[in-house]
Amino acid sequence: MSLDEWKPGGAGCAKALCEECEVRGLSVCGALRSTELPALAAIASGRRLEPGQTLFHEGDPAEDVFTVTGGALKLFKLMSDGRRQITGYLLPGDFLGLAYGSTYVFGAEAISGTTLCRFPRRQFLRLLDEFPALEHELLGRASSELAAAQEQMLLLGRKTARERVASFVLQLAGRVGSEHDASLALPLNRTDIADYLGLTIETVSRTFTLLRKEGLIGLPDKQQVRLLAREALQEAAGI
Amino acid sequence: MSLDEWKPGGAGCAKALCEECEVRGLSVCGALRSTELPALAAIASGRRLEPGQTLFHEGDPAEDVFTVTGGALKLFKLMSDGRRQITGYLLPGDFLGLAYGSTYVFGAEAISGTTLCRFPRRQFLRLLDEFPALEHELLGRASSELAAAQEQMLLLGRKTARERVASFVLQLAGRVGSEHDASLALPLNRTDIADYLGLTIETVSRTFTLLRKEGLIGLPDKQQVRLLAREALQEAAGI
DNA sequence: GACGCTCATTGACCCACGTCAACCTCCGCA
DNA sequence: TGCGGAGGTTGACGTGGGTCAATGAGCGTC
Repeated sequence: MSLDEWKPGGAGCAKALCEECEVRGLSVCGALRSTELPALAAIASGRRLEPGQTLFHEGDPAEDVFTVTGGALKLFKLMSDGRRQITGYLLPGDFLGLAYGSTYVFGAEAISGTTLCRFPRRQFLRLLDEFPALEHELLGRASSELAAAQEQMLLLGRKTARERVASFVLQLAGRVGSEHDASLALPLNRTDIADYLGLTIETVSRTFTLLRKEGLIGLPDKQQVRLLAREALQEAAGI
Repeated sequence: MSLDEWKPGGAGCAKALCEECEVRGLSVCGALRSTELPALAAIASGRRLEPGQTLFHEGDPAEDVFTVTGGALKLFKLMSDGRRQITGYLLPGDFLGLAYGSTYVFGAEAISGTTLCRFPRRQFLRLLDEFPALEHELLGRASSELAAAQEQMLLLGRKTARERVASFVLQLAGRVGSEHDASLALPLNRTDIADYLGLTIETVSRTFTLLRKEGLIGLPDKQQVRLLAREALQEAAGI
């Protein structure tokens, strides 16, 4: 990933110096007042990633932090024999790259076409000193990520396949904010869902089919789910 | 848990107004200069928990944050049918209670006799505004907790029983800082280890025995492990 | 419009780990 | 010195989900 792929005002970021960025309200940048935004815009650059493209690998030096402005990313850890655990996925407004030491402790890869806003880590950290509201916002996000991580540990350590898939659908609905009975776009394909839920692709497929046959979900196509019975799904998720 | 069980300068905290606290260097409080400590001491109170005693339940209003000054605590999530996932354990110097919303998202229970220093959450948050270094320290801790959580997700989602137990022993050695070939005190009993690793108590027991027969660990007694072959154990942990 | 590719589904079989149960060890207590 | 309870170990067996393999559905392309 060469530096010059990132352009100030490039795809995904720094539109009119952050002022007009459409995900500002969703992102950490929303913690800053308009008068403070130029300081952020000054160190921002944007980029687009194509589906499947890698943003960074686990172990790469952690030189940048990012805000997702469009699309979706998955975060994952790999074992040497290829086993993979997806530890999370990011949607527009999400922040990426907290000071996990000097190297990234997971890899990040675009799922769909994705636009990002990049900030050099050192300069971003300096901004945290200048704007405590930004650091406060980050701490809040880190806390809720931790809560989500613990929920995921419960899922991975103790839930059955049916409970995992039901939980996943409900979590997704909560994240993208579904209206009643609306279809949800699945940000992950079956392989990724399997690696996120600690299952195999076959088990994910079988379990989707099971929940469909039980009438809890609809599967209009491979990339969509429909919540048909939220209560029953919550029951199935193991509450 | 009634308020008056917590005493300013009581067991576990606020010794000589934090100045002489023996875990200060290990804890978030170490981020403050001596001149700033009194502000912290002013809102601190201490308490001792007996083994098995509950600090708070999942769902309780999150009114306090804590520093562990002695002993050990486990954090866990429960399902309605009793299945349990231990999401972490805390040792002296660890911080507990980040702003996970208005209620605790996990339960916390003393493993051994445990001493804690308590800070009312609202007042503690006010201190964060006053001392950015404290907030910065918390963000750093939250980041490394997140990294640990992701490692645990990989363990729970993708590792075999043997890999999980080997990983656990190595992680423990890293946490308590073992000398070569020294015995480690296990902070968790078999039931807790099982709930931490997403296994059953029988599988944990069998796997300890397996690793012992393979010569990777020694088991001098039920509460200790000895690393006999660190390299081989790392291999077994799945790297 | 048929070929080839990717992704998903489905079926048959297998195995790592869970379940159930017996037993052992340690320790406090009488 | 024996009893009882808690925690741990071990064995026999069962099963949820993994593995392997075939098939299907969608889609780009020549």
